[in-house]
Amino acid sequence: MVDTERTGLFAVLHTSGVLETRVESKLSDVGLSIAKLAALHVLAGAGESLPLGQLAERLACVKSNVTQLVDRLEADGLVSRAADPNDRRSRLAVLTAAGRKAYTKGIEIQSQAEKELFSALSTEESKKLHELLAKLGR
Amino acid sequence: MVDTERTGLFAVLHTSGVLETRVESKLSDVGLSIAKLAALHVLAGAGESLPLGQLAERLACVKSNVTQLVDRLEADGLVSRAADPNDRRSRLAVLTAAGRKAYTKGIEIQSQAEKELFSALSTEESKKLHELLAKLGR
DNA sequence: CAAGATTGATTAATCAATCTTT
DNA sequence: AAAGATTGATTAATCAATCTTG
Repeated sequence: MVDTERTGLFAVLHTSGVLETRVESKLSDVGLSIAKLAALHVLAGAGESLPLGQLAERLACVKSNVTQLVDRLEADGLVSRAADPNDRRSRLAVLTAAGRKAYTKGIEIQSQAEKELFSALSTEESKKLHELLAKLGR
Repeated sequence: MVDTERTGLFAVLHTSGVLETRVESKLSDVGLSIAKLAALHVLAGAGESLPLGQLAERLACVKSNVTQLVDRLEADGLVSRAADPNDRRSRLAVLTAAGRKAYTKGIEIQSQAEKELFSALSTEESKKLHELLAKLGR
């Protein structure tokens, strides 16, 4: 990272990359990633289980991505797949006990990291940033 | 993308993803990606050629990533590898004529897209955003 | 041995094609 | 045929290990 003068687009992309790398690095201490934590977060917030399609929708990504993400979470023992009683085409992603524990730890790490990162900005500035980003991304 | 209320960290990550997707989509019309355009940009700004290691440094990424990026650019005919006369361990990435042309087209698309995207913000707001991001990413 | 580049493995995302069930 | 999920291919990034040259 040599460049310090970046125009609009690359300023956003670059800062995002920096934050992502830092949070990712802390989460890796407990075997998590941002992608995995986000999936656990959605499941925890949906009462422990969801069909993969709905998980994809709430993660704002494509279904095939969720298939593979759940593969990895299942390999980690944090999520398991179960049959959907209502529709036999559908498979449920279910949070395991280990998954709940990992989620608690992960959320703690993430919010701590976020707090540290955003301590560079005042409350005012954070609000302003949020507002500008919302305007830009809509 | 259902969520509309995102806290600091995810606001940045999400907006970045949205911008990236939109620019990526336009660049794909001419067979380019942000990663490829960035590499062509560095090469064009360095007088057409650079050792792969230095390319990696200026792209702020790991060397093995550049090896594969240059593989793809070479397959596209936009860059070619050449021997470094000074050091036989080193390989130069050299911009081809097609690479120069693609770069010109790509930069045009990218700056047009950037202009459109950032038309959502006033000059003042863009400046403020840039300032806040710089503070956050240091 | 260290420096430069490559290879192989893994994570993450996409798209297109496929398979099963409705 | 359409919906839900999976598979296989590709892009992009990382890390660890390796090979070549200094």
